[in-house]
Amino acid sequence: MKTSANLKADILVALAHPNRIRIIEYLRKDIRCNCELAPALELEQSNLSRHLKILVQAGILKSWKEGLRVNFKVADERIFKILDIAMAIARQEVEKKAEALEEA
Amino acid sequence: MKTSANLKADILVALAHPNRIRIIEYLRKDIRCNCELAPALELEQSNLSRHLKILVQAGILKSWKEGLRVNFKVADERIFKILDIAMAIARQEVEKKAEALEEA
DNA sequence: ATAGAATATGAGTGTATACTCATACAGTTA
DNA sequence: TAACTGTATGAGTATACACTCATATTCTAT
Repeated sequence: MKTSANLKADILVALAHPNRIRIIEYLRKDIRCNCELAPALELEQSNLSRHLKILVQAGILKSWKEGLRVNFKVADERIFKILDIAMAIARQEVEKKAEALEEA
Repeated sequence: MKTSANLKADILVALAHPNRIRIIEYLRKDIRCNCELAPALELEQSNLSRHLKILVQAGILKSWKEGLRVNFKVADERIFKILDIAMAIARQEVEKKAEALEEA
């Protein structure tokens, strides 16, 4: 049995990579296939495929086949809320460090 | 200059570890010192110290000295919102997988 | 100044992760 | 069936991370 901290970590570890965040942001409005994501995000095909697998396994993305293609969409809109909060906190951090530099 | 995905990842990477999540949850209501956290979370002292450093550097925790001790508190309450959403998504995933097992 | 308590850090180890290249697999079309 | 497109995966490599032990540092109190 996994602890609650482990369950949360599973989601956050899956999320916590710049390229996986870019993938999710790119899916903010649309459903996309692997073949569209690769050139748009400039990721090598097998590398992208593995990132997508991680996101699907974590339950962050849903995927389904359509002929040759595999389509993806975000499974739970709340994931964007996580990204938005992370951005807000990061921005504050950046400002704080900029101020610290000015004082020095 | 860091990209927005990198800024978000900095926060999420810092957050995405079971023991660091436990630390933050333990600070949900109170301000605590290192010396209190170590026995409560059963973490070795130097290991805990490094986890706390990661959280402070990311701007997730604030710390200040009080005599020999170093106290910690959560810098931005919104971090709890991230953890709550992660928990909700993880719980859904667990249920989905349990259902899949029943069907089989 | 010395002893002691709380925290930080250097160094070493084992493991996980991201990445790439080559190749396999799946599904489509001629 | 063969050729082709899109996706997945095995294998190898380089790097990052978590952890521990021993030691250093910082501050307090005698």
